[in-house]
Amino acid sequence: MRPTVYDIAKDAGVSLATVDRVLNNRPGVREKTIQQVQDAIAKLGYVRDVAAANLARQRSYDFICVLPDSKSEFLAEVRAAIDEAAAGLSPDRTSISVREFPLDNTNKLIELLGEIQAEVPDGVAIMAPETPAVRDAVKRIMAAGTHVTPIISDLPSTDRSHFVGINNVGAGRTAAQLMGRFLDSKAATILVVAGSMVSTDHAERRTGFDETMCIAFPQHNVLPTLEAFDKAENVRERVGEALRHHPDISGIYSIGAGNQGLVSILHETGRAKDIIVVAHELTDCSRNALMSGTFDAVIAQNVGHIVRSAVRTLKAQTDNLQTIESQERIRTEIFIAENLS
Amino acid sequence: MRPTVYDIAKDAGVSLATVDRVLNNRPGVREKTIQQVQDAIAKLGYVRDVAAANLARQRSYDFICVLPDSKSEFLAEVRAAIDEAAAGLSPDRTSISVREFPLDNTNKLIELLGEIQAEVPDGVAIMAPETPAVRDAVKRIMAAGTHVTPIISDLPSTDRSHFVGINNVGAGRTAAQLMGRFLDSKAATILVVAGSMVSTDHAERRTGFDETMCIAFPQHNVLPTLEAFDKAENVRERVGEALRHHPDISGIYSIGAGNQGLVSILHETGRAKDIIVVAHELTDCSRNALMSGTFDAVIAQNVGHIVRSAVRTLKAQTDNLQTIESQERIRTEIFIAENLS
DNA sequence: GTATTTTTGAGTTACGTACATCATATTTTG
DNA sequence: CAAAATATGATGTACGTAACTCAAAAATAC
Repeated sequence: MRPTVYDIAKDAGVSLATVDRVLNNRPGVREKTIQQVQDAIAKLGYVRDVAAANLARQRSYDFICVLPDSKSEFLAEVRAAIDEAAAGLSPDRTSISVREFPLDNTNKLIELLGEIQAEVPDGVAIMAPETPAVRDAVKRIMAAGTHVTPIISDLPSTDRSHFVGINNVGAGRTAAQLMGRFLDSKAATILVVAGSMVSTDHAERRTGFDETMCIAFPQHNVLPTLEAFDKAENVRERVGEALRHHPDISGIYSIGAGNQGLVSILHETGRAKDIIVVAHELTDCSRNALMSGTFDAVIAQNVGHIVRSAVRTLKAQTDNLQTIESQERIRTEIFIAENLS
Repeated sequence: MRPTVYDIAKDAGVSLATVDRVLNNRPGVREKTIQQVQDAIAKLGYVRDVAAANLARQRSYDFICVLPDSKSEFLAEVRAAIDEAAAGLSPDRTSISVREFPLDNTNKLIELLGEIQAEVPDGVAIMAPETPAVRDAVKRIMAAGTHVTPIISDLPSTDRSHFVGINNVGAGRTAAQLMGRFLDSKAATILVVAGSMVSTDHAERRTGFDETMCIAFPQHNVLPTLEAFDKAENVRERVGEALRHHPDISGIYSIGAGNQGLVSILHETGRAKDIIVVAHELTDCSRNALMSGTFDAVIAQNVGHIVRSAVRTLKAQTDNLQTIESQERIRTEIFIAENLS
């Protein structure tokens, strides 16, 4: 039988009220008495029954998730993961509301962050580009007493205590290693398409990719990054153009979204099978492309895991608790046709 | 504000006692009244507060996990994952106790399963070879009212409602695809080392491996499976012997445990770098081997995820609830040096 | 040594649900 | 239509904790 507050009180030789004061950091207890109580807690191995506690204090967690309003498949997956997590979390008195901002209008984002700051929610999970204005707005939210954790794309300059997402430099290295191994060993030309180099995640991936390419496969020629702003139509056009200019391209690394455009241009030009393609994020499009052999590998992060991890992390922060470290590490996943779930 | 039983009572025009009778399937309520209550539940979107309910009914979950007593690194990881999960679960009134059986003595396992049957725990997670005697013992446990879910290695013949683990045929296919792509395209000889073909998981992996090898890389020569019973020393000896007999081996697929033996024989024979090795499970050994370039890819399953999923599944079964489908799907993970956490 | 402040004790109510008892209302049976 | 059976209501206690009040005790100040 797990010990309760009554057992602690008895063991420490104090009243229930005192135990309560100690447990909840209420004032008016002598240092000596606090120690007695804490000794008893340690001795009996007491752990607070969080469910009962939350029931009693009518605690509810309200979290806000800030996302770009992009209509990409990946962000749809992120939203779906949030909805799913929210559904499963309602019995735990936890609500997550999603707020979106237009990617092309930083002012709107700052405005939104100002509103959130005023609401003082328990926690905020945010996926946004890292600009000085964003950094300051996030810092203000934190100063107002709200815990903030960046997700997917990091905001290191905000001094966040946690980041929930993958190591994107490592992801780029992984892409390069697979690309290099899947290509013939003779010199090849490789095209890199990204969304925007202003996004921390995309920039980091490119860094990692170049790093490993340089060291492990120096014979290849990696072209400068095409920026396509995560839009399929842009990807289509710009890749089409690149293929015309460089008929010798035999590898494509797609860092961002808009993979539908990549798939269609590859099919149109009849290069779907012979060009090695490594892309990011598991979506319907990339999944199909893997199965049909158009894509050769996909580097992914489990968005469901990311969302749940963000919730756990924020909850732990608000309750001032520890999290299971290993459970919160987001792995960089590799998919090929054969291991699609 | 979430509706409570009081709201249901008011809306349905019945007393609290009646709502309680309906909610907990107690007898003495007319069909018509039951319907009224259920309509109110549906209308208000009532969901039972599981935490409060468990608190009130003093519910605790006691689960048993049955594992082989093997001292392999992988099983150590499994045990560690269970300990970690158990620690995090104690506030949820959930206990997991581990029972081990000697892999070489099926009678002991049957005996153990008999004991477990008599204890009637809430749920059992089991990793064991599938023999007729095991199947029957498991069926008896289930008949006694305990929910059973096989983990890691499936027991399809027990008619279990869930299996928590990866698709091992798919894992074998994944291994073959990576092996094929990492090898030169010219004909190669490939060695396959497994624990024992009696284990469902190992047998399935070999099946998947052969399948993809045959279809995608028919030029290669895949040798018959070496059985090494998951012991490093056996692996070492048998692989050493195989390397002497077949100096042309340029790929090794390690299906089971005992990778330390594989690593040492490869180093001793100076073949660590030139032979392509695909192995299973992420352990200290395989992680180091990846980083040093001795192993080229590792196929893994997240044991922490498996354990937590098994607990959620068993809990949902005992409470007669649904689980989040996507959260319970265990992915077949691929690791190379670059995406090691 | 008295007045004041600080610390502690004892007790109550609440959270949402489970479960039990006993009384009363409604329906069914003969 | 009365008796028996069944259905429902009213009420209380419990679970483990939080949060509050008020009184009493202990420590400190003057």
